[in-house]
Amino acid sequence: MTSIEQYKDHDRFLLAVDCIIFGFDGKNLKALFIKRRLEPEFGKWSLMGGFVNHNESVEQAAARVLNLLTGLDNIYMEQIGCFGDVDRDPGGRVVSIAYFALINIADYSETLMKEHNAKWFSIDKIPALVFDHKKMLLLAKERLQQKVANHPIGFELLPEKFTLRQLQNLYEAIYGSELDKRNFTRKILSLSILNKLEEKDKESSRKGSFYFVFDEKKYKKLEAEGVKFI
Amino acid sequence: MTSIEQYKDHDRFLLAVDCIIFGFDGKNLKALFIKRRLEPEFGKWSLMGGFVNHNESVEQAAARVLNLLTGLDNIYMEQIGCFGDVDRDPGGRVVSIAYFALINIADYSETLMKEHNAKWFSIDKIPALVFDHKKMLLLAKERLQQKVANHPIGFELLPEKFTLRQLQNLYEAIYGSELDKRNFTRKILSLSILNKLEEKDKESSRKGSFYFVFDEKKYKKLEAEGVKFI
DNA sequence: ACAAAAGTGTTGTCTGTACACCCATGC
DNA sequence: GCATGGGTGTACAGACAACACTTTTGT
Repeated sequence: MTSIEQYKDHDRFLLAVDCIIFGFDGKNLKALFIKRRLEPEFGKWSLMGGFVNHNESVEQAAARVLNLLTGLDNIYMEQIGCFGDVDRDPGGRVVSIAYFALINIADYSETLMKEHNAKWFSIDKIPALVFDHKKMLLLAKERLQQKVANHPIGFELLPEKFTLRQLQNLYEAIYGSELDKRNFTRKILSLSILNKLEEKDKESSRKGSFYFVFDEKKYKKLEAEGVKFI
Repeated sequence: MTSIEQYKDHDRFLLAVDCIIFGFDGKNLKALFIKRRLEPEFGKWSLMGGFVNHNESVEQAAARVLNLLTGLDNIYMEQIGCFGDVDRDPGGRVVSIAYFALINIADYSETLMKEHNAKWFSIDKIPALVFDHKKMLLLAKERLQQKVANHPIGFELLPEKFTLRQLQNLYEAIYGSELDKRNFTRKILSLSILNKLEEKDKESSRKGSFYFVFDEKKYKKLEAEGVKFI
């Protein structure tokens, strides 16, 4: 790909993508970090990232990077923004586009995780991070909170079937605050976007609690009207 | 600035910024476009944009571009996101960061506007735009609507002193829907972030209507609690 | 029988919304 | 005196928040 005359004279930049990968272990919201294997900041905790290539869109680059670490395709992913301070990376002028991603924490590839020295951290116990990655993480968390209040993306963090308690735990973890069980149940069921299964989860209690699944079709019908989840 | 060894091998990109500049004429929400003077798409309507230079941050580049067209400094500005499709610009691989900006429509420099062939368009009468600029505009409008519902940035679009009617017209223009005058007045005054002046605007009616000014100090006190404007 | 989590209703408060009339003034 | 926009209050409905006890079942 070459640029035409008028574009020739301008500066060119290294472009990176950095991914904030969120997961949920049933109790805490977690984010995935890797031990950096590049100078500068070798050995420090960092977001998973990579450089954008000429033959791919920025979004494709983010999807590629996500796949590289998790082995997963079709991950839910959302752009957070561009981080373009001159000195953000002491290794050179790199402009980075941050994305956040939501995965079912049970799905990632153990092998790949080990290969990359990756580790999950609870969202309130984040280690020191390189460059401006802390800023990216905080912005990602904010965006997640906003988004999850009006869109059914929380389900991306859960297994296919889940109990109402698990769903409530998830929202509590994302917002860092407790919710009333009765109010939560009433509200989420009133949306009619969950289907109750006959099957019960017997792990969490003697009585057992019913599994639910998210019904995308029912949701689509509501979507236009602007659903409030929380 | 040079990159260290590990960064060397990666592709480099032209980086642009594109600015959606919003204004308000008392009746309609407007956006500013220029007649493009570069190939490709010479002579078509386009957002004001420019290339990022090595010695400036992406944000600084946006501020520079905004100043170039309006003559203004310290413009309210917010990043919308990165547009990085491979073929978004037929002139070459250019990744663009879009920003929206809010200005008091009375403030811009006529001279600079003419120099750049710039023109205001009502938000519901937007001409065909080059590249993905329409997408940028739509996203900008959405973000503006979201932001203005919870943050006092609408005032950036108004003169220092304004009437409640003007403020209501602004919100109506941003949302493209009508509001009830009594409910609007009650709500906005209940926030106690406006100071009523003694002076009246006599332009719009025989009776005249009181001017108000936004009180940033009072707002700052509320901010933490999360204000809802609309 | 008991421990542990699941499941379920009611009430008061607040917020949002719908709606109509008098006021002040310049002409 | 009349036309024009400015300014103001009330009542109803829906949403939200607070709150505690019974059910099931494995041990």
